[in-house]
Parts: sequence; C-alpha cells; structure tokens
Amino acid sequence: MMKTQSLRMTKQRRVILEELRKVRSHPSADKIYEKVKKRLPRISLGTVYRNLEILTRIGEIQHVEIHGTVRRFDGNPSNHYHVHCIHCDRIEDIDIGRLTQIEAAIESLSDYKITGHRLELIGVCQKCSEKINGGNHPTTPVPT
Amino acid sequence: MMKTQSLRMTKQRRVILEELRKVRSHPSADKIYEKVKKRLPRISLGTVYRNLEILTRIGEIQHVEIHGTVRRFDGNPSNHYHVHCIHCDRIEDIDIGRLTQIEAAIESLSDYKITGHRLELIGVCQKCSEKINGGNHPTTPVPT
DNA sequence: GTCGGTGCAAAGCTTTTGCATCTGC
DNA sequence: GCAGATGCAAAAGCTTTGCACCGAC
Repeated sequence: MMKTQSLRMTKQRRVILEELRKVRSHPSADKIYEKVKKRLPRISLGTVYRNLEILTRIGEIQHVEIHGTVRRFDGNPSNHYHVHCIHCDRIEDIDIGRLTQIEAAIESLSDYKITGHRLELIGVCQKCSEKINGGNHPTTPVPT
Repeated sequence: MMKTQSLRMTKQRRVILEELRKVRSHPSADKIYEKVKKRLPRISLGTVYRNLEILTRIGEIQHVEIHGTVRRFDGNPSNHYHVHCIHCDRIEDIDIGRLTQIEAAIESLSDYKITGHRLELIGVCQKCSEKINGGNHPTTPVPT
C-alpha cells in the first residue's frame, strides 16, 4: 500500500517554478540552474533536477523533447504545440487548439489505439529571419 | 576549401544498414549493436555509433527522437510519422501522407517562417491491447 | 599504398542517487 | 520533531573521441 507523499514548498522549489514561469524560451535544466543560482547561490544542480522532476510529476510544468536538443522545460503544463527555431534553438508555444481529428484519422488507418499526439513545428523565428535577410548570411542552418 | 569525403562500404557499415532495414521497431544504438554483434562478434559500440552518424548524414537512415526514450534509428530515411506504443516502447511508421496544410496554417498564426514539422502519435499497439483486455492487467502504463 | 574505418578504452555530458545535514510544516 | 528536501559528490547512463592498427579501394 502506498502512502501519498506530502510535498513542501521550499525556497528552491518556489524559485525554480517562478523562473520557469517567467520565460518563454523553454530552457534546459542547466539553463534553469544558472538562472536560479543568481537568486539562490548555494543551490545545487541535483536539487534543480529533483525539483523539475517533482514539478512535472504533479503537473505544474512539463518537459519537452525536441529533435536534436537536450530535454527542455515548459512552465506551461497545458497540452499544446511548440515551434523550434533552428537558428537560435529557441522553443516557443503555439497558440492553437489541438488538432484532435488527427488522432481519429490515424486510428482508422492503423491497428493502434491512439491516445494522444505531439506536434513539433520547425522554422526560423522573426529575429533570426531579420538577421538573415539584412546583412551577410550566417552559415546555412542545419535542419538535422 | 572543403574536400568531399569519400566513404567506404565496410563490412560493419553494410551489416548495420542491413539490420536496420530489416526491422520495423526503430531500435536504439545499443539494440543495433546487439543485433550486429551476432554477425560480427568483434564489432565495437563506438563503430556502431560512428556508422549510425555517417549513415544519417548521407541520408540512408534517420534518427527519431520520441518523448521519454533514448535516440532511436529508422532504416527508412523518408519523411514520415511515427506511433509510439507506451506499453512496449515499440515505435512504428505511419503510412499516411504529410499534412502540409498544418505548416501554412501555423505560419499564418505566428511570426515564424515554418520549414517543417514532426508529428508523433502516442498509443497502444494491437499486441499490447490484447494483453490488456484478455487476462490480468499489468500495472497501469505511465504515459509520461 | 593511402586514407578512411575499426577496436579499445578513456573521456564527456546529462541526469540520477546515496548520504549526512537541514528545514518546512 | 519528523519526514521531506538540500548540497555535495560520486555514479550511472548514453554518446563521442584519441590513438594505433587494419583493410577497402
């Protein structure tokens, strides 16, 4: 029999959550560690990982696996889509409803029972577009 | 100035490609290593990784990043979708054309220039469905 | 014969974990 | 006060890499 674990809102956990809610860029654990360290200089990377895991488990945040990047975190736990800028590696949310018809369509074509889907858009953000069009081109992006 | 590298088709490279083309399950590097080792017992894991990287670079295969799994490889280099069985961790191809309208739709909603997309379906394969419905339930799946 | 590839082992990264200590509740 | 959380450091994956030797072309 399993006892429900009671969680504590520690300084560390609160600051990690605050920093993650503050940004739109979907940082990695390491980037979050750097941000949090400015406010809590003695925090350890292990604590950051442990809290990211707990916050994900209780549904306060989620993690995002984008092709060719390390695991990133999203302060918005709702089920939504992401765009990945292949130039600056930024990941942003897309404000569009879920395309639920996709699941039904694919279920009718395969022998799987479909329970969900993830959609990742790949592109170039506005800032990077401007950089490319004005001035000398950087090296061609590698779309992995 | 860059000289084009000339590649050699070694025994190792050929067998890795053959084994990958043979299966539909999208194995990890380690699983491929195990398969290939049965035919070439002295092959090293480093060689497997190096060849998977080269074969991906020249477009013979591709790798697939699915939420919550390590990197997996696909002997089919064409651009297509995948279903991930959350019970047995199998990944299979979906035989459906690309939903190109999605990219246009999202481009009109965001300030990104959209150049591509990835779609991952999540579900339960037929074998696992049968296992669940007939007989005693395994522990509840964790859909990460 | 040349130069790309291999096997082996070490190193690199990211993430997880054991443990003594600390702190929210 | 106690169970959960922290900091630190070590360890555990997975993947990459340096190097001497090997073998495809």
